[in-house]
Amino acid sequence: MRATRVMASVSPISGRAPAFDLPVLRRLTALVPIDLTVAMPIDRAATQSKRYPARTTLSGERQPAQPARTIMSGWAAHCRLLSDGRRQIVRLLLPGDILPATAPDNVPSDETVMALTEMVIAPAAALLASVDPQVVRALRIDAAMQRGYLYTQVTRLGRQSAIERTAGLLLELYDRLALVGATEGPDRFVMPLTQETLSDVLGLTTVHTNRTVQQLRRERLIETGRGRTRIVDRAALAQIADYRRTGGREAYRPML
Amino acid sequence: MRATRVMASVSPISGRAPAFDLPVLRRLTALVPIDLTVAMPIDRAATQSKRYPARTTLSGERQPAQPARTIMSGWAAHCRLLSDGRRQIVRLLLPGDILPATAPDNVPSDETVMALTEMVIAPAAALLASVDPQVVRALRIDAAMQRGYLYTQVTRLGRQSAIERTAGLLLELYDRLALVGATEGPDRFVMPLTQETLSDVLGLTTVHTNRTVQQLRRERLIETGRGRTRIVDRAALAQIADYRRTGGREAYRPML
DNA sequence: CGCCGTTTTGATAGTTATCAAATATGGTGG
DNA sequence: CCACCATATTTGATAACTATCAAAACGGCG
Repeated sequence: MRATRVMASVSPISGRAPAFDLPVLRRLTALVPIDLTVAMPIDRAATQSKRYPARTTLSGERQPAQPARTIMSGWAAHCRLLSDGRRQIVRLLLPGDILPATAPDNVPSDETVMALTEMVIAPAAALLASVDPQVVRALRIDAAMQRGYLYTQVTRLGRQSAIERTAGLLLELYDRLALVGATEGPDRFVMPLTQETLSDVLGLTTVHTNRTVQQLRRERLIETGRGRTRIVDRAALAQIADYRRTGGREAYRPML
Repeated sequence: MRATRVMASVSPISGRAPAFDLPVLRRLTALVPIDLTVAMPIDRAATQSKRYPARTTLSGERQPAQPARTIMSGWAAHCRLLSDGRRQIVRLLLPGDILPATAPDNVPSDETVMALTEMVIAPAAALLASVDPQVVRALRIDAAMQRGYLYTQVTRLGRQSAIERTAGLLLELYDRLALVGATEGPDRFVMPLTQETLSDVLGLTTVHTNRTVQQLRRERLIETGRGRTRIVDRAALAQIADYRRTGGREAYRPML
């Protein structure tokens, strides 16, 4: 696993109030307002971020132990492998998400977290060690939301059709990115997943994923191209996917 | 939600070393040995257990806030509902499992935990408040295993066929029950799920679940009857389901 | 320009869902 | 002990959805 240091400041996000360098702070302050005096010291972790190329294994069987980290930029996938080669992406890890610390043998041999794109990752020790009540509360809410994403994933795979799954996932991705200010405008985001990777999230074959995405395009619900996805008709997508929660969008989103 | 007090001692389990009244202690000590002097005071929580009839909603939209509790006996289901009535059971809650505390509005409106059988539930405050390092460690491992069950559930639904899902779930259920000594002998356990409920776990229709179970019986891999399931050919089931982990059976199971 | 990974297409098989009804099963009251 | 009810399991026929296989178009890049 190769990693190179990277020079601090990564993404001076547009004109939103306190533009932290750490996406995780943008995410947490979106959940619970956090004092600047508390947040700024934590934000300095950004200066110690490292860069990893795409396809890097971030944690897995024979990886060294890792402290807790957070994603500055890039997407990763938490995968489970079946012994015949089938792969299921259990959850996607986006900017602002926390990669838990791993002990060397804590990780089942069939579980890996791999970088889907080039990534920049910062240590999360200062954040997780904070005893500030707002931070603690925000972390608790964040954990609850992450659990919610997982429950949603179970429900998607267990009870929804291909088009429902796809619509719902795209909405979730948009909303999760919006929480850290990593969208492009009110309805578009950088979507680095290949259809094959998308299939491993959705529990479908590549071919079927392709046809499903085409259907969504044909019905003018989304637009795709140049590595971007545009949510054209959010209402229709939300209806198709029976999309509401994602951990509590309505309740938790003070920005916008 | 009706609840009645119940007189202490619930299940003097067979002849295993420290036969705690709280299944959660049996589970935790199976993960990390815990001193009796530490465990016994916690075990007293068993005397404050309450009984709930089947179908009780244990937590959900308009339920009162609840402190953390653990299951003494009975099975519950954590469900997600789609607005058209489809239901997915995200995870099953078995004896020894912990029901997290809930704040009144912390629970999404489409999420409920409901008793599948009559249940006996004890408060978990003393357990969760413990600062004993062994207990803390055991709770951490337990949390990791529960996460593992959830990842397994995602993988089952996303990438496995009906027969694979069914085989894997039955093995998981056996192993989880074995951890708290709630099995009947080396290969049998009380299996209170109707095929309809089972379907909502497996993401299948009732009819298809029925045919799948029949196939497992026909091939002499399991036996069922009188609310029991018997794992007849564990090796074959494990092979079909690509079953290994479940959070680390091999690593964590000192009893037997 | 040509290579390689990704997306797209077509034809077909396989798995799972749907619908409707028959057959157990377990518990209850007479 | 038996008839009867409600619930659960089972069966059959058919439709719908998703997978599979193979190959053709794209698209970016050295």
